[in-house]
Amino acid sequence: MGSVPEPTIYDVATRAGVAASTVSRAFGVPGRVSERTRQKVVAAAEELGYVPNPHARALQSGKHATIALMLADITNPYFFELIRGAEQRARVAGNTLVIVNAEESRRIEFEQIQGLTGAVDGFILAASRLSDDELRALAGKHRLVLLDRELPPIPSVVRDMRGGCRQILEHLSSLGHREVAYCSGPPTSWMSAERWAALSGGAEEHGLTLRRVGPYAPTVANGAVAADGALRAGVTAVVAHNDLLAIGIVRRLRDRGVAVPEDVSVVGFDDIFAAELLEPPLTTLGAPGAQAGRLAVELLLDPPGRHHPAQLRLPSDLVIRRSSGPGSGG
Amino acid sequence: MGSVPEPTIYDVATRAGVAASTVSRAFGVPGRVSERTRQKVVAAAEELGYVPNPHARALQSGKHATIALMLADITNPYFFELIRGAEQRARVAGNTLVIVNAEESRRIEFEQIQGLTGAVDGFILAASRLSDDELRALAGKHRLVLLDRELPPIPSVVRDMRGGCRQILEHLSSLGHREVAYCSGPPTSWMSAERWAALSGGAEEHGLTLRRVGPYAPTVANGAVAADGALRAGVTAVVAHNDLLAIGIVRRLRDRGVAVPEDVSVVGFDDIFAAELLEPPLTTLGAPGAQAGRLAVELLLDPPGRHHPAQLRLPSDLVIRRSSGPGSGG
DNA sequence: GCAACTTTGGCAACCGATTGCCGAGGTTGT
DNA sequence: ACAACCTCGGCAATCGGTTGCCAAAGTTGC
Repeated sequence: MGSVPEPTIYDVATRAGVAASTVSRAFGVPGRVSERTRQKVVAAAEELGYVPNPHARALQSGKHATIALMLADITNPYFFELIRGAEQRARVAGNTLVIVNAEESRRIEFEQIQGLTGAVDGFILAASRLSDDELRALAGKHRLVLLDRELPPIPSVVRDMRGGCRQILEHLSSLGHREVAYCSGPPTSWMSAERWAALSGGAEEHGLTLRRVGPYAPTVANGAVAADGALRAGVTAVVAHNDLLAIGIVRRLRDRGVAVPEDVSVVGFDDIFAAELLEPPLTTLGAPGAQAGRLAVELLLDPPGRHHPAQLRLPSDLVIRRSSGPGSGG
Repeated sequence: MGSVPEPTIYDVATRAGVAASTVSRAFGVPGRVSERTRQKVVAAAEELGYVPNPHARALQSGKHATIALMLADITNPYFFELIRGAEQRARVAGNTLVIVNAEESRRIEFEQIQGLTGAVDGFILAASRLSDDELRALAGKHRLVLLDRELPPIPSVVRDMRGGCRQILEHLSSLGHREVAYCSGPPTSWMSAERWAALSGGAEEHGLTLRRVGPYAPTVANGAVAADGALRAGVTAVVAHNDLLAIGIVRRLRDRGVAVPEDVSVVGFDDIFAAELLEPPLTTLGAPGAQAGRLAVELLLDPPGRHHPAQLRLPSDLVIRRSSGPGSGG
């Protein structure tokens, strides 16, 4: 299996009756060789089934046409759309996308980056768990784009939480809620801090008292603990760090005989595929995942400045479903 | 950003006071250099922050330490577990996993493989949409492992449908169902054909009449059409090609006022994350996704023969939830 | 008709590793 | 004490492209 030697640029050159450098230029430098010669070369390559060796190309030119997308946790469905968007954009640009998983671990994230050094043109770090200093150091050595994390001057794409969280607060407030708990995500999650900041910053204005519980690892399983924590805080509404946690919370509340939304309302973040399927369907802050992925790739390929600002913020909108309803105070 | 030249093997050699070849061997050929020299080299590399250039290595040695995992459709949550398993196994073996998406398209799948030729050690094709002939041709040029597709002598890992489908038939039969519809997946899906074969092959034995409807693209949205098709067939139970389709079917039935499972039972395949969240929770044939991914990687790294048989079959088991219940005939 | 310039292809160095081969120095056997 | 062998480091070729530089051929201007 797999031992027929691949044709090289030299084979093509011989066949077309030109030098190897001419073949290289025929493909890589438009206008550098005459149209007639180019035709010959293309024909020869075609006949031989020539495919350029990416390693040889990368070794000399330093260009790899490869982008790494690092995900904090690949099992979070939110990343699906993000992957799709990034992958499509990368493909039309002729780049391949390498998807790597950090499994919510700083160490693994770091090692993965180490391992891909010299193999990719740059990294898109989605919900990175690295520290600010580590990121800054990395940005000095690699092309970097942050997703759902902001650390100027490193280019980034974030879903803007201000407007979205305001919508959540308005929603809960108008339903008559007064006491709200925020079940926070991992301490290393910039997004969780951002959400808390946006929520707590606007709470007073909307007549809400906000309590922070947690942190919790953002999984369905951990929703049970989070639900218990929120109940103990004696609130009528719970905002969870993300939909996975929110789903776990809804299930735990149900298991404990707490009616959703009659007794307690639950709101999540991300609007993952399963949010709509839950019973009751989950109210959640939607996120333009595919667009974010697409933009991150563009930011990486096209250095910010001329075409794009370095820090992109995407609006997010609340999707109201049945997990939130009138509070006991309203 | 990113322009400090990476130290090379020559820098390390100079610093350690040895030749470049010695450095190379110190890392790559155990026992080839003395322990004392190795220590010196390692120390020098450490101080310089040396990271080997993967392209240079691959160019000469032909080894890339990279595996491509091709998915028919990355948005299918079933692939989550598979990716996790494959990714972990690849990582412990020091390989990076490139995840590529075929978007259910034969052409895209083919082009992606073309584009990665020479950049990876081999391909794992999950639910490939390529034809038998195309796969055979590919197997002649690349290391290949098929996932959820069987085509001897190409190594493969499949979730065995015989036992699982028997469990479905037993389950439905014992609940008193007699007329069952199978909503089939894409015509290019080997898995769909396999499932149909296993179900229809065992139907008579269990006193069931099986009707095939479809094909349908396996998405939640298409569940609506599939549900209507099944209803027209006048059955009391529906087995869907996968959970996405099954979820769509359940929702459509509910929208049409058909009670699940009182009027019609629904069974899916894959036991994706959302199956359990659906109301009613979905009865579905579970699949050891992570294990399948792990084994596929092992099969690719370790040529079959000595350690593994070439064709692996993993057992699958029915997870009975509330979307299936007594049929009107029982 | 000749100088100046442009177009186009080739030569050869180079990217950063790996690896076959060689030989210096040390070890073992008798 | 000498041959045979082993250990271990270095030299240099090699993988398959890219690219700076050069020169032959063709164009243009006056």
